[in-house]
Amino acid sequence: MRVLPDVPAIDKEFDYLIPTAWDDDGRGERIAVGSMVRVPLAGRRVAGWVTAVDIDPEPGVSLVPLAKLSGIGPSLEMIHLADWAAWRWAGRRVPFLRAASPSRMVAAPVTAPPRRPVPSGPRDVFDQAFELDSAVVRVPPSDDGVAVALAACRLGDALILVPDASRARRLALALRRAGIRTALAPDDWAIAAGGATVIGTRSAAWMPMPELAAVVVIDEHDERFKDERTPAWHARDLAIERAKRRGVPVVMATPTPSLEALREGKLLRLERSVEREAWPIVEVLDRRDDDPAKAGPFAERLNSFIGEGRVLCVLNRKGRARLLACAQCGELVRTEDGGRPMVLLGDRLESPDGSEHRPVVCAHCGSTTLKNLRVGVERAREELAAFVGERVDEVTGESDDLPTSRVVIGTEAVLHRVEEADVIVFLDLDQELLALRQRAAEQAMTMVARAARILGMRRPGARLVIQTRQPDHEVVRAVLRGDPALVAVAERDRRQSLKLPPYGAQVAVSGAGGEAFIESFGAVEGVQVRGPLDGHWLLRAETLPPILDALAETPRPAARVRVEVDPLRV
DNA sequence: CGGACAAGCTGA
DNA sequence: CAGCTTGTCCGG
Repeated sequence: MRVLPDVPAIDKEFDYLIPTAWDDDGRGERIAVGSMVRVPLAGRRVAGWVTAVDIDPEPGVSLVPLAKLSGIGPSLEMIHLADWAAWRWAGRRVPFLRAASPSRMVAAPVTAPPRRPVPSGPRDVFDQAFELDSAVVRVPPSDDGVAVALAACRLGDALILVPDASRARRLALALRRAGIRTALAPDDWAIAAGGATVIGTRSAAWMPMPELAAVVVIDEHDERFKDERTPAWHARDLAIERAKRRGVPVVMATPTPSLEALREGKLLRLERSVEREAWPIVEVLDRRDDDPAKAGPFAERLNSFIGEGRVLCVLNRKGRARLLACAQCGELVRTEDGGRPMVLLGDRLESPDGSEHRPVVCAHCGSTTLKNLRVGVERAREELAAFVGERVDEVTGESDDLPTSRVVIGTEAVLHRVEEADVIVFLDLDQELLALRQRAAEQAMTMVARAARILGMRRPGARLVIQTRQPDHEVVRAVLRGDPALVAVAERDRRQSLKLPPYGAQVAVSGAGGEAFIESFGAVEGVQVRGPLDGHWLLRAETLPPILDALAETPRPAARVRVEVDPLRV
């Protein structure tokens, strides 16, 4: 019996004997590849997964018996998928096998009742999509995903991934109403193991699916599909691999397809007029018209849009001020080490990483009068409340309460907290468009699409308002025309010429052990190593396999290393 | 990971 | 040189 212990740092298999007593009570027969067991290891008992049975033990080692049969675990198929994932995201197998295992021990699958046929209407674009190996369907921003999920279920048990848990619950409810046996990940592991349609967030990609017939990724562009912990794996890419290995179709549905998805599957669109009607009416307030010396966070024309209905204002900067200068000497307010601009939070100055604080004073001349060059949400809220003459609530990632005022201001978080609105204003879209990130345009586009989802289908009272100095930017034009392809095409050309993902490979290495790791990685044919920059290294190559093969061979130093394949924020 | 054991440091 | 910390190795 070969066992991989559930200890991430070990990543090595050990051989054990089946206790003789197990032959009589049936446990000997139940134990199989994927079984979850406890084994003695170096004087303690640890959990582990059976990875092979009927093993010829290596000569010279005396085997000890297993300690316990705990329950059923991932199938051989999922163990192989975990092996692949460990290579694809330069991680160890243990975290993936944990993801593929039930959270509480399961003795046996919950057996499925006979399957009932799923109701079908006229053949739609989704049915068409499932006839291909892989497809991307560009849907309206407000699409709820029920149609694509039902189309998948007509083929049999479907694996349906969504970016957030509340969406998963809603969709599961809709499918259960349609009479579909549905397992919600990760809790319904035992039901899934008996054969069911599975719905969930990224963890669902690892659920057991003995009768998998189709894979669906809803809002595939959403960055929440990527785990921010190490290993930083991507549920969409894992689901695609899983579908390929099983030979079942995968369909991705999103209003703003990523280049990764477009490279993977054929793009299917709705009729142009239908898609256009799905995007709200857009007003662009060109801030180049405003006097830069006097311009605050609000364009003059803004007041004609925020007089009635629910209004959300988005400003992706926390605090009162993100850029301050001394009113006396004009010097920028920076940290002691000289580099970074400090931020005004409450009544104190703070460095961007939070490590440095000081009272409001200019380090250069000692003046306490500072000028706010770029306001943050806190300050903008005060000005907005004065502007509209009523209470304005503020929402950031840290706020707990839901806002109740008619007019609300917040960072991007406001688009995740509020479900309905009549007007959504991007106070400074330029900040997103000009951000020094490879995916800035794509990320700005998905943020605006999120706003479009909240506003719903095109209706007279709803407005998406964009304040910008770049009215000709492809993101602004794409939203105006309700045509996300404008951004995709511009991004594709740019990334192809710069050989950025998905037309090139990137791996970020950081952490205390980063330097040692890079050193033992050494020089690899076709791989460039850049860095260190702020303790980060970046590996680049034309394709992933040479980097991934070399990473798999590189020994890990004792200190922690974070290896991120295809980082989203570079 | 965590126990075992070795090598280095401290204080009397 | 005991007693303790720190480092390195390895597990069936």
